Amino acid sequence: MSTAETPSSSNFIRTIITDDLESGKRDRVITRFPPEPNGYLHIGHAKSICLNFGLADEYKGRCNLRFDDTNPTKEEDEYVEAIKEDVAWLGFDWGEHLYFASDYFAQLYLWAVQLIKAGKAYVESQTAEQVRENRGTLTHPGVDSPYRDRSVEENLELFEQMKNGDFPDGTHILRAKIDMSSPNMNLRDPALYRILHAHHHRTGDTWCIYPMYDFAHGQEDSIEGVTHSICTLEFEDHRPLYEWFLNELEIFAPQQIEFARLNLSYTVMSKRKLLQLVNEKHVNGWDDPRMPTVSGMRRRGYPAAAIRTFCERIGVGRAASWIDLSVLEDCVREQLNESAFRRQAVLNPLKVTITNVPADRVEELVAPNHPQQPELGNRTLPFSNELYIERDDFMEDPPKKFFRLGPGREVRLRNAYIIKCDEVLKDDNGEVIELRCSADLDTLGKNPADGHKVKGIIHWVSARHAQKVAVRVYDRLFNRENPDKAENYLQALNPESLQETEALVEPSLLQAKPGETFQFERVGYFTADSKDSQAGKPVFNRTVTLRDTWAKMKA
RNA sequence: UGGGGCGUGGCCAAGCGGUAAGGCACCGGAUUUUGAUUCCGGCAUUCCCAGGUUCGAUCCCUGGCGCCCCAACCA
Repeated sequence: MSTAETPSSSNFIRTIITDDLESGKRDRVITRFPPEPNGYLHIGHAKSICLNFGLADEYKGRCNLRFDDTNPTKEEDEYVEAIKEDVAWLGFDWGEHLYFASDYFAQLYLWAVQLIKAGKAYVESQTAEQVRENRGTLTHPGVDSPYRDRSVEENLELFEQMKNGDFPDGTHILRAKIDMSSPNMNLRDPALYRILHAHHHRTGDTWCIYPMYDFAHGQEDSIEGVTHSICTLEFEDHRPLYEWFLNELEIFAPQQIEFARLNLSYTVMSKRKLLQLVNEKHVNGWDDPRMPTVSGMRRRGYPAAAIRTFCERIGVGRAASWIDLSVLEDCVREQLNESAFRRQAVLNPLKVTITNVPADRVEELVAPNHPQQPELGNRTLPFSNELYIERDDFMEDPPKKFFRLGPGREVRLRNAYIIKCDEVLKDDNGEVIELRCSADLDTLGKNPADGHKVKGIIHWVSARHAQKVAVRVYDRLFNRENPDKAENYLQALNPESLQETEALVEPSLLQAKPGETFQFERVGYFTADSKDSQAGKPVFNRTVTLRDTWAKMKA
């Protein structure tokens, strides 16, 4: 637990914890992040991770990483490894406190037996359908199972047989004996154990009965001495059950606290949907840079610190909230602006010939890696008579506020000279194919001698020296703010979320290392892809654009 | 006539009976060899609505309205 940012404001959870500490209800703070290893972590998990580890850090306590692996049919080792990597990458350290629900299976079994002996649990032998029918509905109470009054002895024997593998899947379950007419559906004799002849990623074939979430989670927390068990709002109705088990078992009672889960505009967050996007190849894997997964964002080039800032910035509450994607992007820019080296790259080239520079002359210009941080050094930028500039930086008939290049106009070449557009060359279709410009060679590092101002500054690369690299321009994965409001969320997919193109970049960029992020000046931040880049042949992912008030003015 | 939650500016969010923090967005203006960054300044007489209690209510009470969650042998 190392990198928690300073809290910007209070929230209800901090208030609860502070009160608990002051009143003496608790003498320390232990939290946990309890993912089920059935998929990759997404930005919603990041919120929970920052919260749990952040709180532990603030209160000098600790946060456990615990895998809630109680359903062997959905869980895999691949996922536990990916989750560990993601949590660590986010900047959090669970130290020795790595746990698995499956480590507690034996203890959980003993507790189930204890409940049976106390007459608080029984073996149900109806079918799943019958159980469902007898549970009643939201407005009508359920009815007691015909097996509800089996003797303790019979229950004990049956449960043991369940454990021994004497029954096929689905034939029996162990249920808590609570109240079939409770207005809280979770209390209508919830299932504690089901029979599953499935191979578990850690316990193998040792067990063929597995505990349900409700029977496992609170006890797991209790075993670990968790003081504050923080989860999302949909578990609110489970809290009475969570407490019921701890109370019946008479074991250490953590406090469950619920908060509102994160909703991000233009994205979906459910694991089921993310899995579908991956399986049906709408994206290229869990770590596709368009995915809201931690691994996707990492590959996209989002710094871990930006995600932490984001989680702190959005706050924690109990009101359902929708955060705009732009908030996340802004955190990314804030972080990258500080650290990313500046480079020049042209994505959509237009040729420019400097008529008053000899064709055989090459100048090695010096340009800073970061204009606000000279200590970060410089790189050299070759300049010659043939350049490429961005097509968008020229307009034949520009509006008044346009201060880039146009016929007869002047502009500053970033880190180089001021040039003037003398001539516009077109092809047979009337398409502009080249600009012929003259440079004021006395403007390197200074303004024109006559003192006149040149407002526009554009980036460029030397045609002869420019290197061609692959670039992936990413946009939001979905077109709709809330993809779930579409008839089918897949219909809200943005067909242009990925555009593969090429860029002409300054030579120094060929040395970019996988995962390294640069600001292509005036364009955006780009990160060398960690999978597809090769030595001397980087592939760049557009991480995020720069803020663009000109684009806004045009719109 | 099921239960549990939530409702503060465009988006988040503090506040917990004493007269609306902060961030993001937005709008001005300054600096700038990135229309970026940075920097200044502006931005809720009002807290879902209506009553009530109180000297005083976003905070307490009553009644509405709106939204979210719950009927897996998932977590």
